Amino acid sequence: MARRVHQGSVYNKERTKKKLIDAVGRILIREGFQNIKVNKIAAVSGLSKKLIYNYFGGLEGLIKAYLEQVDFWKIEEQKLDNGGKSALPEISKDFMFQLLRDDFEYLYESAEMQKIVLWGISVKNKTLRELSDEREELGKRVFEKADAFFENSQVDFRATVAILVSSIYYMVLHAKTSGSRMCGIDVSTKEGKERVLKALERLIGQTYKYAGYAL
Amino acid sequence: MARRVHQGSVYNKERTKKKLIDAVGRILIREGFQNIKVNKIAAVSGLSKKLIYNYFGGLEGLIKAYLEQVDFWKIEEQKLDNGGKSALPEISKDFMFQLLRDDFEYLYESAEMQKIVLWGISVKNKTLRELSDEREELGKRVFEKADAFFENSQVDFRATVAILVSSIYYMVLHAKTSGSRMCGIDVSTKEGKERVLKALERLIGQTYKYAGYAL
DNA sequence: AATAAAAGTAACCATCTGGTGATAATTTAA
DNA sequence: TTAAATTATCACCAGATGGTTACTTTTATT
Repeated sequence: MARRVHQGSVYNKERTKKKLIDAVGRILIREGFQNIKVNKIAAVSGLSKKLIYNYFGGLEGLIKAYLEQVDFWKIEEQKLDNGGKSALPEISKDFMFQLLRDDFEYLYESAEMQKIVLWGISVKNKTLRELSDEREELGKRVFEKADAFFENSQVDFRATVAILVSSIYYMVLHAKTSGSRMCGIDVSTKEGKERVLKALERLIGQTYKYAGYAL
Repeated sequence: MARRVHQGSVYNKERTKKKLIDAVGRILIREGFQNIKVNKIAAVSGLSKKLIYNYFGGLEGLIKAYLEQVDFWKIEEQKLDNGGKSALPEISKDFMFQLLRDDFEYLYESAEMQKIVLWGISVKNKTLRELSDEREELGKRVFEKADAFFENSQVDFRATVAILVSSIYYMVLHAKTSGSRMCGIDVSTKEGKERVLKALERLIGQTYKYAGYAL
Protein backbone atom coordinates (compact mmCIF):
# COMPACT_ATOMS: atom_id res chain seq x y z
CA MET A 1 0.00 0.00 0.00
CA ALA A 2 1.10 3.52 -0.72
CA ARG A 3 1.29 6.29 1.88
CA ARG A 4 -1.53 8.78 2.19
CA VAL A 5 0.17 12.10 1.52
CA HIS A 6 2.67 12.93 -1.21
CA GLN A 7 5.43 15.38 -0.35
CA GLY A 8 7.62 15.03 -3.42
CA SER A 9 9.29 17.88 -5.21
CA VAL A 10 6.90 17.72 -8.14
CA TYR A 11 3.63 16.43 -6.69
CA ASN A 12 2.64 18.14 -3.48
CA LYS A 13 -0.98 18.76 -2.62
CA GLU A 14 -0.59 21.34 0.12
CA ARG A 15 1.90 23.37 -1.88
CA THR A 16 -0.41 23.26 -4.88
CA LYS A 17 -3.38 24.40 -2.82
CA LYS A 18 -1.33 27.32 -1.65
CA LYS A 19 -0.36 28.15 -5.22
CA LEU A 20 -4.02 28.26 -6.23
CA ILE A 21 -4.89 30.48 -3.28
CA ASP A 22 -1.99 32.77 -4.13
CA ALA A 23 -3.17 33.01 -7.72
CA VAL A 24 -6.55 34.21 -6.48
CA GLY A 25 -4.83 36.97 -4.53
CA ARG A 26 -2.71 38.06 -7.45
CA ILE A 27 -5.68 38.21 -9.82
CA LEU A 28 -7.71 40.09 -7.26
CA ILE A 29 -5.03 42.74 -6.86
CA ARG A 30 -4.37 43.12 -10.57
CA GLU A 31 -7.84 42.79 -12.03
CA GLY A 32 -10.42 42.82 -9.26
CA PHE A 33 -12.78 40.17 -7.98
CA GLN A 34 -14.80 40.15 -11.21
CA ASN A 35 -11.88 38.49 -12.96
CA ILE A 36 -11.30 35.68 -10.52
CA LYS A 37 -12.26 32.81 -12.84
CA VAL A 38 -11.18 29.20 -13.00
CA ASN A 39 -9.49 29.47 -16.38
CA LYS A 40 -7.57 32.54 -15.30
CA ILE A 41 -6.53 30.97 -12.03
CA ALA A 42 -5.25 27.98 -13.97
CA ALA A 43 -3.28 30.24 -16.30
CA VAL A 44 -1.82 32.40 -13.52
CA SER A 45 -0.89 29.49 -11.27
CA GLY A 46 0.33 27.33 -14.14
CA LEU A 47 -1.81 24.49 -12.83
CA SER A 48 -4.80 22.58 -14.14
CA LYS A 49 -8.18 24.05 -13.30
CA LYS A 50 -9.31 20.55 -12.45
CA LEU A 51 -7.41 20.89 -9.19
CA ILE A 52 -9.68 23.73 -8.11
CA TYR A 53 -12.54 21.24 -8.21
CA ASN A 54 -10.51 18.43 -6.66
CA TYR A 55 -9.17 20.42 -3.74
CA PHE A 56 -11.77 23.09 -3.09
CA GLY A 57 -14.94 21.68 -4.60
CA GLY A 58 -15.05 24.53 -7.09
CA LEU A 59 -14.34 28.23 -7.45
CA GLU A 60 -16.49 29.22 -4.51
CA GLY A 61 -14.58 26.97 -2.17
CA LEU A 62 -11.25 28.31 -3.38
CA ILE A 63 -12.40 31.89 -2.94
CA LYS A 64 -13.61 31.03 0.53
CA ALA A 65 -10.21 29.52 1.32
CA TYR A 66 -8.51 32.63 0.01
CA LEU A 67 -10.63 35.00 2.05
CA GLU A 68 -10.21 32.93 5.19
CA GLN A 69 -6.44 33.18 5.05
CA VAL A 70 -6.56 36.95 4.66
CA ASP A 71 -5.80 38.35 8.05
CA PHE A 72 -6.13 42.10 7.92
CA TRP A 73 -8.03 42.32 11.15
CA LYS A 74 -5.78 39.94 13.01
CA ILE A 75 -2.97 42.45 12.62
CA GLU A 76 -5.20 45.07 14.15
CA GLU A 77 -6.16 42.74 16.93
CA GLN A 78 -2.55 42.51 18.05
CA LYS A 79 -2.45 46.27 18.28
CA LEU A 80 -5.55 46.32 20.46
CA ASP A 81 -4.12 43.61 22.64
CA ASN A 82 -1.12 45.84 23.23
CA GLY A 83 1.45 43.16 22.62
CA GLY A 84 0.11 40.07 24.28
CA LYS A 85 -1.60 41.66 27.24
CA SER A 86 -5.34 41.65 26.91
CA ALA A 87 -5.74 44.95 28.71
CA LEU A 88 -7.33 47.44 26.37
CA PRO A 89 -5.70 50.86 26.33
CA GLU A 90 -7.64 53.94 27.33
CA ILE A 91 -10.06 55.03 24.59
CA SER A 92 -8.55 58.48 24.43
CA LYS A 93 -8.94 60.78 21.50
CA ASP A 94 -5.30 60.18 20.63
CA PHE A 95 -5.86 56.46 20.67
CA MET A 96 -8.88 56.77 18.41
CA PHE A 97 -7.08 59.04 16.02
CA GLN A 98 -4.16 56.63 15.84
CA LEU A 99 -6.58 53.82 15.04
CA LEU A 100 -8.15 55.82 12.22
CA ARG A 101 -4.84 57.05 10.91
CA ASP A 102 -3.43 53.53 10.82
CA ASP A 103 -6.58 52.32 9.08
CA PHE A 104 -6.14 55.01 6.47
CA GLU A 105 -2.44 54.34 5.88
CA TYR A 106 -2.87 50.61 5.74
CA LEU A 107 -5.80 50.66 3.35
CA TYR A 108 -4.06 53.24 1.22
CA GLU A 109 -0.96 51.07 0.83
CA SER A 110 -2.67 47.71 0.46
CA ALA A 111 -4.11 47.14 -3.00
CA GLU A 112 -5.32 43.77 -1.77
CA MET A 113 -7.36 45.26 1.04
CA GLN A 114 -8.77 47.92 -1.26
CA LYS A 115 -10.05 45.21 -3.57
CA ILE A 116 -11.54 43.24 -0.70
CA VAL A 117 -13.31 46.29 0.72
CA LEU A 118 -14.67 47.03 -2.74
CA TRP A 119 -15.70 43.41 -3.11
CA GLY A 120 -17.58 43.62 0.15
CA ILE A 121 -19.78 46.46 -1.05
CA SER A 122 -20.19 45.04 -4.55
CA VAL A 123 -21.68 41.60 -4.04
CA LYS A 124 -23.46 39.62 -1.39
CA ASN A 125 -21.16 36.82 -0.33
CA LYS A 126 -21.33 34.69 2.77
CA THR A 127 -17.61 34.64 3.46
CA LEU A 128 -17.23 38.36 2.88
CA ARG A 129 -20.11 38.92 5.25
CA GLU A 130 -18.37 36.76 7.84
CA LEU A 131 -15.21 38.79 7.36
CA SER A 132 -17.20 41.95 7.94
CA ASP A 133 -18.85 40.47 11.03
CA GLU A 134 -15.47 39.34 12.31
CA ARG A 135 -14.31 42.90 12.07
CA GLU A 136 -17.36 44.12 13.92
CA GLU A 137 -16.58 41.62 16.63
CA LEU A 138 -13.09 43.04 16.86
CA GLY A 139 -14.38 46.55 17.36
CA LYS A 140 -16.88 45.39 19.94
CA ARG A 141 -14.45 45.59 22.85
CA VAL A 142 -13.39 49.10 21.93
CA PHE A 143 -16.99 50.21 21.67
CA GLU A 144 -18.08 48.61 24.89
CA LYS A 145 -15.40 50.52 26.70
CA ALA A 146 -16.24 53.68 24.80
CA ASP A 147 -19.96 53.31 25.45
CA ALA A 148 -19.28 53.57 29.15
CA PHE A 149 -16.99 56.49 28.50
CA PHE A 150 -19.62 58.45 26.58
CA GLU A 151 -22.58 57.16 28.53
CA ASN A 152 -23.80 60.42 30.00
CA SER A 153 -22.70 62.63 27.13
CA GLN A 154 -24.56 63.96 24.13
CA VAL A 155 -22.17 62.15 21.81
CA ASP A 156 -23.16 59.08 19.82
CA PHE A 157 -19.69 57.62 19.70
CA ARG A 158 -20.53 54.63 17.53
CA ALA A 159 -22.30 56.71 14.93
CA THR A 160 -19.40 59.16 14.90
CA VAL A 161 -16.78 56.47 14.40
CA ALA A 162 -18.92 54.78 11.76
CA ILE A 163 -18.92 58.06 9.84
CA LEU A 164 -15.18 58.57 10.13
CA VAL A 165 -14.23 55.00 9.23
CA SER A 166 -16.64 54.96 6.30
CA SER A 167 -15.21 58.19 4.98
CA ILE A 168 -11.71 56.74 4.99
CA TYR A 169 -12.86 53.73 3.04
CA TYR A 170 -14.66 55.72 0.41
CA MET A 171 -12.01 58.38 -0.02
CA VAL A 172 -9.25 55.84 -0.51
CA LEU A 173 -11.25 53.79 -3.01
CA HIS A 174 -12.30 56.91 -4.85
CA ALA A 175 -8.74 58.21 -5.06
CA LYS A 176 -7.25 54.88 -6.10
CA THR A 177 -9.75 54.15 -8.84
CA SER A 178 -11.16 57.34 -10.17
CA GLY A 179 -8.13 59.45 -9.44
CA SER A 180 -10.32 62.52 -9.30
CA ARG A 181 -10.87 64.90 -6.44
CA MET A 182 -13.52 65.03 -3.78
CA CYS A 183 -14.61 68.49 -2.74
CA GLY A 184 -11.45 69.74 -4.35
CA ILE A 185 -9.22 67.43 -2.35
CA ASP A 186 -7.02 64.68 -3.73
CA VAL A 187 -5.96 62.30 -0.97
CA SER A 188 -3.37 60.72 -3.22
CA THR A 189 -1.24 63.82 -2.80
CA LYS A 190 0.68 64.34 0.42
CA GLU A 191 -1.06 67.66 0.96
CA GLY A 192 -4.54 66.24 0.43
CA LYS A 193 -3.91 63.35 2.77
CA GLU A 194 -2.62 65.67 5.48
CA ARG A 195 -5.65 67.90 5.16
CA VAL A 196 -8.02 64.98 5.55
CA LEU A 197 -6.11 63.50 8.48
CA LYS A 198 -6.03 66.85 10.20
CA ALA A 199 -9.77 67.29 9.69
CA LEU A 200 -10.35 63.82 11.08
CA GLU A 201 -8.26 64.68 14.10
CA ARG A 202 -10.20 67.87 14.67
CA LEU A 203 -13.54 66.09 14.38
CA ILE A 204 -12.48 63.51 16.94
CA GLY A 205 -11.07 66.17 19.22
CA GLN A 206 -14.31 68.10 19.12
CA THR A 207 -16.31 64.97 19.71
CA TYR A 208 -14.43 64.38 22.94
CA LYS A 209 -14.71 68.03 23.87
CA TYR A 210 -18.44 68.03 23.26
CA ALA A 211 -18.75 65.05 25.57
CA GLY A 212 -17.00 67.03 28.26
CA TYR A 213 -13.61 65.39 28.02
CA ALA A 214 -10.40 67.26 27.43
CA LEU A 215 -8.52 64.03 26.80
CA MET B 1 -35.44 58.73 -53.57
CA ALA B 2 -36.53 57.77 -50.11
CA ARG B 3 -36.51 60.12 -47.14
CA ARG B 4 -33.61 60.11 -44.71
CA VAL B 5 -35.31 59.29 -41.40
CA HIS B 6 -37.94 56.66 -40.72
CA GLN B 7 -40.61 57.44 -38.11
CA GLY B 8 -42.93 54.50 -38.60
CA SER B 9 -44.61 52.57 -35.87
CA VAL B 10 -42.33 49.57 -36.31
CA TYR B 11 -39.06 51.02 -37.58
CA ASN B 12 -37.92 54.04 -35.59
CA LYS B 13 -34.26 54.70 -35.00
CA GLU B 14 -34.47 57.23 -32.18
CA ARG B 15 -37.00 55.18 -30.28
CA THR B 16 -34.83 52.11 -30.66
CA LYS B 17 -31.76 53.94 -29.43
CA LYS B 18 -33.71 54.96 -26.37
CA LYS B 19 -34.81 51.37 -25.82
CA LEU B 20 -31.20 50.22 -25.85
CA ILE B 21 -30.16 52.92 -23.41
CA ASP B 22 -33.06 52.04 -21.13
CA ALA B 23 -32.04 48.39 -21.21
CA VAL B 24 -28.58 49.39 -19.97
CA GLY B 25 -30.18 51.18 -17.02
CA ARG B 26 -32.38 48.27 -16.14
CA ILE B 27 -29.53 45.78 -16.24
CA LEU B 28 -27.34 48.11 -14.19
CA ILE B 29 -29.96 48.38 -11.46
CA ARG B 30 -30.76 44.70 -11.36
CA GLU B 31 -27.34 43.14 -11.87
CA GLY B 32 -24.65 45.79 -11.68
CA PHE B 33 -22.31 47.20 -14.27
CA GLN B 34 -20.41 43.90 -14.60
CA ASN B 35 -23.42 42.39 -16.31
CA ILE B 36 -23.98 45.05 -18.92
CA LYS B 37 -23.19 42.94 -22.00
CA VAL B 38 -24.33 43.10 -25.59
CA ASN B 39 -26.18 39.79 -25.53
CA LYS B 40 -27.99 40.71 -22.34
CA ILE B 41 -28.92 44.14 -23.65
CA ALA B 42 -30.33 42.49 -26.76
CA ALA B 43 -32.36 40.08 -24.65
CA VAL B 44 -33.66 42.73 -22.25
CA SER B 45 -34.53 45.24 -24.96
CA GLY B 46 -35.93 42.62 -27.31
CA LEU B 47 -33.78 44.04 -30.09
CA SER B 48 -30.90 42.75 -32.17
CA LYS B 49 -27.47 43.35 -30.70
CA LYS B 50 -26.35 44.43 -34.13
CA LEU B 51 -28.07 47.72 -33.47
CA ILE B 52 -25.70 48.44 -30.62
CA TYR B 53 -22.89 48.42 -33.16
CA ASN B 54 -24.89 50.28 -35.78
CA TYR B 55 -26.08 53.09 -33.54
CA PHE B 56 -23.40 53.40 -30.88
CA GLY B 57 -20.33 51.88 -32.47
CA GLY B 58 -20.30 49.18 -29.82
CA LEU B 59 -20.97 48.56 -26.15
CA GLU B 60 -18.66 51.33 -24.97
CA GLY B 61 -20.51 53.91 -27.00
CA LEU B 62 -23.87 52.74 -25.70
CA ILE B 63 -22.65 52.85 -22.11
CA LYS B 64 -21.31 56.33 -22.71
CA ALA B 65 -24.69 57.38 -24.10
CA TYR B 66 -26.39 55.88 -21.06
CA LEU B 67 -24.14 57.66 -18.58
CA GLU B 68 -24.48 60.95 -20.38
CA GLN B 69 -28.25 60.95 -20.05
CA VAL B 70 -28.07 60.24 -16.34
CA ASP B 71 -28.74 63.50 -14.59
CA PHE B 72 -28.36 63.04 -10.88
CA TRP B 73 -26.35 66.20 -10.45
CA LYS B 74 -28.59 68.31 -12.60
CA ILE B 75 -31.35 67.77 -10.07
CA GLU B 76 -29.04 69.02 -7.38
CA GLU B 77 -28.07 71.96 -9.49
CA GLN B 78 -31.65 73.19 -9.53
CA LYS B 79 -31.66 73.12 -5.77
CA LEU B 80 -28.50 75.21 -5.60
CA ASP B 81 -29.93 77.63 -8.09
CA ASN B 82 -32.85 78.12 -5.76
CA GLY B 83 -35.48 77.80 -8.44
CA GLY B 84 -34.11 79.67 -11.40
CA LYS B 85 -32.31 82.44 -9.58
CA SER B 86 -28.59 81.98 -9.66
CA ALA B 87 -28.09 83.52 -6.22
CA LEU B 88 -26.53 80.95 -3.96
CA PRO B 89 -28.09 80.66 -0.50
CA GLU B 90 -26.03 81.34 2.60
CA ILE B 91 -23.67 78.47 3.40
CA SER B 92 -25.09 78.04 6.87
CA LYS B 93 -24.74 74.91 8.88
CA ASP B 94 -28.43 74.21 8.33
CA PHE B 95 -27.96 74.56 4.60
CA MET B 96 -24.98 72.19 4.63
CA PHE B 97 -26.80 69.66 6.74
CA GLN B 98 -29.78 69.76 4.40
CA LEU B 99 -27.45 69.15 1.47
CA LEU B 100 -25.92 66.12 3.18
CA ARG B 101 -29.24 64.81 4.38
CA ASP B 102 -30.73 65.06 0.90
CA ASP B 103 -27.67 63.34 -0.55
CA PHE B 104 -28.13 60.53 1.92
CA GLU B 105 -31.85 60.10 1.29
CA TYR B 106 -31.51 60.27 -2.45
CA LEU B 107 -28.67 57.79 -2.67
CA TYR B 108 -30.40 55.50 -0.24
CA GLU B 109 -33.55 55.39 -2.35
CA SER B 110 -31.95 55.27 -5.79
CA ALA B 111 -30.63 51.85 -6.70
CA GLU B 112 -29.45 53.33 -9.98
CA MET B 113 -27.29 55.94 -8.32
CA GLN B 114 -25.89 53.37 -5.90
CA LYS B 115 -24.75 51.28 -8.82
CA ILE B 116 -23.20 54.23 -10.57
CA VAL B 117 -21.33 55.36 -7.47
CA LEU B 118 -20.06 51.82 -7.04
CA TRP B 119 -19.13 51.70 -10.69
CA GLY B 120 -17.14 54.90 -10.29
CA ILE B 121 -14.92 53.41 -7.60
CA SER B 122 -14.66 50.02 -9.30
CA VAL B 123 -13.23 50.76 -12.72
CA LYS B 124 -11.40 53.51 -14.51
CA ASN B 125 -13.72 54.87 -17.17
CA LYS B 126 -13.50 58.11 -19.03
CA THR B 127 -17.20 58.92 -18.95
CA LEU B 128 -17.51 58.05 -15.28
CA ARG B 129 -14.55 60.27 -14.60
CA GLU B 130 -16.25 63.08 -16.49
CA LEU B 131 -19.39 62.52 -14.43
CA SER B 132 -17.32 62.80 -11.28
CA ASP B 133 -15.61 65.94 -12.51
CA GLU B 134 -18.98 67.42 -13.45
CA ARG B 135 -20.09 66.89 -9.90
CA GLU B 136 -16.94 68.56 -8.60
CA GLU B 137 -17.71 71.50 -10.84
CA LEU B 138 -21.16 71.70 -9.33
CA GLY B 139 -19.79 71.89 -5.80
CA LYS B 140 -17.23 74.46 -6.80
CA ARG B 141 -19.55 77.43 -6.29
CA VAL B 142 -20.57 76.24 -2.85
CA PHE B 143 -16.96 75.77 -1.85
CA GLU B 144 -15.81 79.10 -3.20
CA LYS B 145 -18.39 80.82 -1.08
CA ALA B 146 -17.54 78.61 1.89
CA ASP B 147 -13.81 79.20 1.49
CA ALA B 148 -14.36 82.88 2.09
CA PHE B 149 -16.62 82.03 4.99
CA PHE B 150 -14.00 79.90 6.73
CA GLU B 151 -11.01 81.87 5.54
CA ASN B 152 -9.68 83.03 8.87
CA SER B 153 -10.78 80.01 10.86
CA GLN B 154 -8.99 76.85 11.87
CA VAL B 155 -11.49 74.78 9.95
CA ASP B 156 -10.64 73.04 6.69
CA PHE B 157 -14.14 73.14 5.30
CA ARG B 158 -13.44 71.22 2.12
CA ALA B 159 -11.69 68.40 3.93
CA THR B 160 -14.53 68.24 6.44
CA VAL B 161 -17.23 68.03 3.79
CA ALA B 162 -15.20 65.49 1.82
CA ILE B 163 -15.17 63.30 4.92
CA LEU B 164 -18.89 63.64 5.56
CA VAL B 165 -19.96 63.08 1.96
CA SER B 166 -17.64 60.10 1.60
CA SER B 167 -19.01 58.54 4.74
CA ILE B 168 -22.55 58.76 3.40
CA TYR B 169 -21.54 57.05 0.19
CA TYR B 170 -19.76 54.23 1.90
CA MET B 171 -22.36 53.65 4.58
CA VAL B 172 -25.20 53.43 2.09
CA LEU B 173 -23.33 51.07 -0.22
CA HIS B 174 -22.25 48.95 2.70
CA ALA B 175 -25.77 48.72 4.08
CA LYS B 176 -27.37 48.00 0.71
CA THR B 177 -24.97 45.26 -0.29
CA SER B 178 -23.50 43.64 2.75
CA GLY B 179 -26.45 44.26 5.00
CA SER B 180 -24.18 44.09 8.00
CA ARG B 181 -23.51 46.72 10.60
CA MET B 182 -20.77 49.29 10.87
CA CYS B 183 -19.58 49.99 14.39
CA GLY B 184 -22.75 48.38 15.58
CA ILE B 185 -24.97 50.60 13.50
CA ASP B 186 -27.26 49.52 10.69
CA VAL B 187 -28.31 52.50 8.58
CA SER B 188 -31.01 50.46 6.87
CA THR B 189 -33.04 50.68 10.05
CA LYS B 190 -34.85 53.88 10.90
CA GLU B 191 -33.04 54.09 14.22
CA GLY B 192 -29.60 53.59 12.67
CA LYS B 193 -30.24 56.19 10.00
CA GLU B 194 -31.40 58.72 12.58
CA ARG B 195 -28.31 58.14 14.70
CA VAL B 196 -26.01 58.71 11.74
CA LEU B 197 -27.87 61.81 10.58
CA LYS B 198 -27.81 63.23 14.07
CA ALA B 199 -24.09 62.60 14.37
CA LEU B 200 -23.56 64.26 11.00
CA GLU B 201 -25.53 67.25 12.18
CA ARG B 202 -23.52 67.49 15.36
CA LEU B 203 -20.22 67.27 13.46
CA ILE B 204 -21.28 70.06 11.13
CA GLY B 205 -22.54 72.13 14.00
CA GLN B 206 -19.27 71.79 15.86
CA THR B 207 -17.33 72.58 12.73
CA TYR B 208 -19.13 75.91 12.47
CA LYS B 209 -18.75 76.52 16.17
CA TYR B 210 -15.03 75.81 16.01
CA ALA B 211 -14.72 78.34 13.25
CA GLY B 212 -16.35 80.91 15.49
CA TYR B 213 -19.81 80.89 13.94
CA ALA B 214 -22.94 80.21 15.83
CA LEU B 215 -24.96 79.90 12.61
C1' DA C 1 -47.83 50.60 -56.89
C1' DA C 2 -42.94 50.54 -57.54
C1' DT C 3 -38.51 51.24 -55.53
C1' DA C 4 -34.56 52.51 -53.04
C1' DA C 5 -33.02 53.82 -48.66
C1' DA C 6 -33.39 52.96 -43.85
C1' DA C 7 -34.26 49.94 -39.97
C1' DG C 8 -34.00 45.71 -38.07
C1' DT C 9 -33.25 40.40 -37.65
C1' DA C 10 -31.24 35.79 -37.72
C1' DA C 11 -27.73 32.86 -38.33
C1' DC C 12 -23.17 32.25 -37.86
C1' DC C 13 -18.14 32.53 -36.16
C1' DA C 14 -14.20 32.34 -33.17
C1' DT C 15 -13.21 32.66 -28.54
C1' DC C 16 -13.80 32.12 -23.81
C1' DT C 17 -16.59 30.31 -19.94
C1' DG C 18 -17.29 26.55 -16.07
C1' DG C 19 -17.00 21.82 -15.54
C1' DT C 20 -15.76 16.59 -16.28
C1' DG C 21 -13.75 11.98 -17.63
C1' DA C 22 -9.86 9.62 -19.32
C1' DT C 23 -5.17 9.37 -18.80
C1' DA C 24 -0.39 10.27 -17.42
C1' DA C 25 3.29 11.20 -13.99
C1' DT C 26 5.02 10.98 -9.36
C1' DT C 27 5.44 9.17 -4.89
C1' DT C 28 5.58 5.90 -1.33
C1' DA C 29 5.17 1.38 0.73
C1' DA C 30 5.87 -3.28 0.31
C1' DT D 1 11.61 -2.90 -8.25
C1' DT D 2 7.12 -2.92 -8.56
C1' DA D 3 2.36 -1.71 -7.77
C1' DA D 4 -1.17 1.05 -6.03
C1' DA D 5 -2.60 5.39 -4.31
C1' DT D 6 -2.03 10.10 -4.97
C1' DT D 7 -1.26 14.12 -7.69
C1' DA D 8 -1.75 16.42 -11.82
C1' DT D 9 -2.68 17.24 -16.92
C1' DC D 10 -5.14 17.13 -21.19
C1' DA D 11 -8.76 16.91 -24.24
C1' DC D 12 -13.24 17.59 -24.50
C1' DC D 13 -18.14 19.35 -23.61
C1' DA D 14 -22.08 22.57 -23.66
C1' DG D 15 -23.19 27.16 -23.25
C1' DA D 16 -22.23 32.18 -23.23
C1' DT D 17 -19.39 35.77 -25.06
C1' DG D 18 -18.46 39.78 -28.58
C1' DG D 19 -18.77 40.72 -33.22
C1' DT D 20 -20.03 40.25 -38.41
C1' DT D 21 -22.33 39.01 -42.78
C1' DA D 22 -26.26 38.10 -45.40
C1' DC D 23 -30.73 38.86 -45.33
C1' DT D 24 -35.78 40.64 -44.54
C1' DT D 25 -39.14 44.15 -43.36
C1' DT D 26 -40.72 48.75 -43.13
C1' DT D 27 -40.87 53.35 -44.68
C1' DA D 28 -41.01 57.45 -47.56
C1' DT D 29 -40.89 59.08 -52.02
C1' DT D 30 -42.04 59.15 -56.76
